[in-house]
Amino acid sequence: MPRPREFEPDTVLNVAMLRFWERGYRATSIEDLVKATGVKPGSLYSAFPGGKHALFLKSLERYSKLVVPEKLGELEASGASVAEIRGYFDGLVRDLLSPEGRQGCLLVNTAIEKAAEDDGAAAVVRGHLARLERCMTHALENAARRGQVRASLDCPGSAKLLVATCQGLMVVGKANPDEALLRAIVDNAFAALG
Amino acid sequence: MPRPREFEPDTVLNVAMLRFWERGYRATSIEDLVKATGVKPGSLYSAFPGGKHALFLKSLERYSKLVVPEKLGELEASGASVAEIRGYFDGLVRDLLSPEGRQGCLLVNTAIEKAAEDDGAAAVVRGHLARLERCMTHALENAARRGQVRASLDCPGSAKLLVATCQGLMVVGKANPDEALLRAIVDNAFAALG
DNA sequence: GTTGTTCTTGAATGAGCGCTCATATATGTT
DNA sequence: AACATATATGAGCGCTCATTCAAGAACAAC
Repeated sequence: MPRPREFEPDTVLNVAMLRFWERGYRATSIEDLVKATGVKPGSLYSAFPGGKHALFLKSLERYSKLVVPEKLGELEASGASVAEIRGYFDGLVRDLLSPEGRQGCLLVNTAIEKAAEDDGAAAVVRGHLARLERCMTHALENAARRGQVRASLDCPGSAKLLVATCQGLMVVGKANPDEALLRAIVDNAFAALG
Repeated sequence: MPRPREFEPDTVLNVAMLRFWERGYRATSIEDLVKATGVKPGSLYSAFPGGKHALFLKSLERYSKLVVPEKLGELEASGASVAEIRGYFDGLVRDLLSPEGRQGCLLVNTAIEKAAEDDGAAAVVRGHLARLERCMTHALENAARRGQVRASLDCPGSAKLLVATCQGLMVVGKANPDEALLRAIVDNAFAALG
């Protein structure tokens, strides 16, 4: 009996995610989303109770579920090893050097912009970092078993370092998207495993 | 003959720097600075032509000149070696774990918040990263000469990696200020030099 | 066709934003 | 005292922000 909804909430959420990703939380206004989607403020607020902040948290979760797996690729597979870690880093570098990828990672940006003042956002970021660390640890353990890394390597510790390295890669890449610099960082990170 | 100025511009600049550091560019309003300093908008704008953005750039430069040298400490000395790099990293970890230091580094925060849209700010950030890289390279070369690192170490490349690592440390520390985690990152970064 | 329910609309709200300007004020010189 | 000059003041500019709400509109059930 009710009037049917004329827009797809997921479409709005997708636009919101992209805007938050590109410009950050504070720099993205509801007006932006209204213009980009054609959905008027009233409809937007009734579809997303909690307003802008709720929309932001949902965007973070959507990013985790849709974008992150795409970036991780085979690194999340159970057989992943050094090659898959390398593939992930190479993907990061490629993204940072491309015009569309300069925005970096929504979750890293959020860690800097909002983690200190927004526990909900910080929790999503921590979940992401933990997930990354899990992949890296698993891949390093596989590598150790196959003799692809030095025997003395502390796999869980090195995984934590690799996670930090890729966050750092994104900070450096954002200020200075220089291919030689980014490749040197990645190469030396891998040299340290051998 | 003119009426003398009743406030010290450097005091205002210092407050601005602290606010931008703690809360970021967008989240800091002129009204904030007016309240914090007692200096009224008109006086503020006449003392800092260019408004909020000029005040921000001046804050970045002030940070580079006053705060950064304090954090770098002996790492900028010509005799610096592995111990000084270690000292710098330990200082970062200490800061990230303390209530006052959770804001991280103004220049890293700026890299994420504004580098993509603000060339002036990005240039200051790049200058900072270059300075860090220079220190690290120099310290690693000293270390190599003293046999404190493995002979095969690529000093300039490892310096780039160390710079990225400390940026990553700050991202991780902001989302998850966990001592064991941060120490593990630092320990493994140094293990890789050995 | 009437009713009930949900959705859409877009003007309106009040607060806050960065910034300006006419006016008042404090000085050294004459 | 009167003046010239640089500063201080703070109300107020036009705008944007996130958010709300009363009114109209589209459907299914009856």
